[in-house]
Amino acid sequence: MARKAAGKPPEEILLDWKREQASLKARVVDRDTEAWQRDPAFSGLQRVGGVDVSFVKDDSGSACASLVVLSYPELEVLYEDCRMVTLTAPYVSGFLAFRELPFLVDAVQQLRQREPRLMPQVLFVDGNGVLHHRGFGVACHLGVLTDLPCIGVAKKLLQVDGLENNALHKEKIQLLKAGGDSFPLMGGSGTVLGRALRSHDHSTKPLYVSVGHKISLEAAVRLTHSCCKFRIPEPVRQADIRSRDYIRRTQEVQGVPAPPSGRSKEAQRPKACPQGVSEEPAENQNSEEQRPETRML
DNA sequence: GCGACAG
DNA sequence: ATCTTGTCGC
Repeated sequence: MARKAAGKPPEEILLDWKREQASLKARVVDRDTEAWQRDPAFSGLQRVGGVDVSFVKDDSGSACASLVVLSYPELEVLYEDCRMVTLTAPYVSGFLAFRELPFLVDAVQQLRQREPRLMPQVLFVDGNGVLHHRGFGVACHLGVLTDLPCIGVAKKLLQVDGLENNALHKEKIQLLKAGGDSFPLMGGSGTVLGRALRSHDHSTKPLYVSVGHKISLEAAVRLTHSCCKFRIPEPVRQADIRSRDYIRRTQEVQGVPAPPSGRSKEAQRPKACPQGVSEEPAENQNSEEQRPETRML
């Protein structure tokens, strides 16, 4: 029904993408720009957002993009937007943004237009920020295109610029004893690209936090820890849970036998939700043509 | 041929 | 990302 995004892009496309990244990279602000970011208790921070994209098992072209907004510090879901999308680009390490970002940018723009009061003051992104092959990961990309503070949170270390998940690295992880403990990730050039963070007391595997846009690494790490009820920061975790649940419900409606779901009780209803799941695809789902490239001026 | 490989 | 059951612990 929706096949695309297969194979690896031609070298010419990759060069275009690299030029795009190099160009937008100049706009990244890797320091605190908001008052709440320097406040010890983050007072003034009221809404944190999270984005994620989940995939349909046997269809490399279909996915669900989600944007959620949570209250801070309560971390209760205030807004949820899940939408089925058709992926154009394949996954290529180092170019994640060109696969997932167009839909997330659209979601942010829709929120900005329809519910500006719910706009998050910071966005947690599933993936890296400046901890990237060319210093411009998906979190930076989303930050620059939306002008929102963004934090990159990766579940695995991207082995770039000399960083390696080797014995020494694992030793450092062993030294992280309590939630909030972290150590710097130094690139070959001597620059700190991010920090490995033990997100809470009962989590052994660290998170790799890096600056996306308009926030310092120190504030990003501190806020990430502050948003972790479990290993994954609640905004991203909720976006993940809800996008996967949306796919599951969509599959059911279309007659696909329900897989032995372990849990889906986590998704309670938010105060605001653009649309629900209906068998009839929303009429205006494609009213706006899909952009092949990620732009927004 | 071998190792790497965010999601 | 997704494929997957039980299991150990609070």
